[in-house]
Amino acid sequence: MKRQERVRGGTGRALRADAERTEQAILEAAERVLGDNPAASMEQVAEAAGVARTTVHRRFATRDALITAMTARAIQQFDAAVKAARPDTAPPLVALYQGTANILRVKIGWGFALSRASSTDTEIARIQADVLATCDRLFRRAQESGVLRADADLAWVRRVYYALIHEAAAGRSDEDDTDALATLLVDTLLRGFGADGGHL
Amino acid sequence: MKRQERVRGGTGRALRADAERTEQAILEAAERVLGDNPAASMEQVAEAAGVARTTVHRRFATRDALITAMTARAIQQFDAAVKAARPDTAPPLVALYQGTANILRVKIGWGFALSRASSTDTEIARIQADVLATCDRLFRRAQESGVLRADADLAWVRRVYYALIHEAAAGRSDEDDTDALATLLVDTLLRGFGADGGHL
DNA sequence: AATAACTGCTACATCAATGATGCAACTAAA
DNA sequence: TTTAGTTGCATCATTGATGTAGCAGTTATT
Repeated sequence: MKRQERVRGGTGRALRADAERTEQAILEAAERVLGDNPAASMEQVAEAAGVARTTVHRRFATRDALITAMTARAIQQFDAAVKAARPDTAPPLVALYQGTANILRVKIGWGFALSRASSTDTEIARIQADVLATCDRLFRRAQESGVLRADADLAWVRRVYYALIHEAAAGRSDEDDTDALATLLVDTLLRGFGADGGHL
Repeated sequence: MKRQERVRGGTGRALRADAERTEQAILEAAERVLGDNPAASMEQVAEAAGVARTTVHRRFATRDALITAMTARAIQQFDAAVKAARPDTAPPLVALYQGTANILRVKIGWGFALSRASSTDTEIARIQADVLATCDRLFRRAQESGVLRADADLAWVRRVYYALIHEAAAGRSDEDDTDALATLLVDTLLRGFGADGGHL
């Protein structure tokens, strides 16, 4: 234990500072390029990252490994975004607005990586399931506290919520006002677009 | 003009009856296979269609041609589904429910083909733009007649609507009750999930 | 029954993506 | 200033997808 070992989250051994920067650049470039065209080649990714193609392969043995690494990084940030909203303790409505804003930021930056649901990686699947469960708990609390109607099907609510997140993040303009977007999204989820006296 | 010429919508010359069936089988198989995995090979499509790979290439010279043909067929059905709801003449709310049910049926059957927005084909783009405009007109009428709130951003409404269609169709179980699903979808769009006295 | 169309099969050619290696030059870290 | 890690480049092997062509057998159409 004499030499300091920088621990890296499961991905592998310690890296030199410049290598770490390179890896970061590759992951971000991959998100941009693959987000635009999921069938893009490793070469295009490398070019966007400003490195040689072989360097990409040095860091990520296979294309799958690269995508898995992207997903891992993204899902961790996603998890953090959810937890930061205190979904189990804060008032449901507050947690919903706050969490949505946090999630949107992550989703805008890692849209492609997060769209890859099916992963062979156990750790990723674990976090994913965890986030899902947390989300469901929040919606249940929201329903019990009267924020959501009692007759709302929570499974459908969650699907609609995810769909709205996806759609909102798709119409991104980077530093668009995320908070305003989150407000719009949650308002849509809760009120819809119909006139109040419409057809009750 | 002595021999009868079966006219085919732009794709090419007249086909013999069995060839027509084969073409249909290929298109449907392609939808199933590519819907499950967009990167699937022509071979997998051929196998699913129950024909040899070369036969697929005989009908559709390139992969692009196949996908374009799928999109063309799908967008036409989509267009018909929209028009059948009389979006410009029926009461907005009626047209909305009816149109949604129609669209869902098409979207469930041609989910992949309809997700290919960017097409080089001019005719496809035309129909697509036409449907979009029709949809916007319907929403405008809905707003003017008080079905939608006056302060609703119609561009956002349309995006949400499409997102809901997409999501609802994704959780398909083929002959799930489409009408019930459409009702659920439109109710969601109009009312959301919040309790009525929530935060007005 | 005659004709023309269609299909499966086999074979071939091509091309792009992938992934691995070795080496010389460079750079962070001790 | 060593030392060890990192990168670009050039090279090569492999693989899988794509697309073409011809032939023999089958099937729709007349």
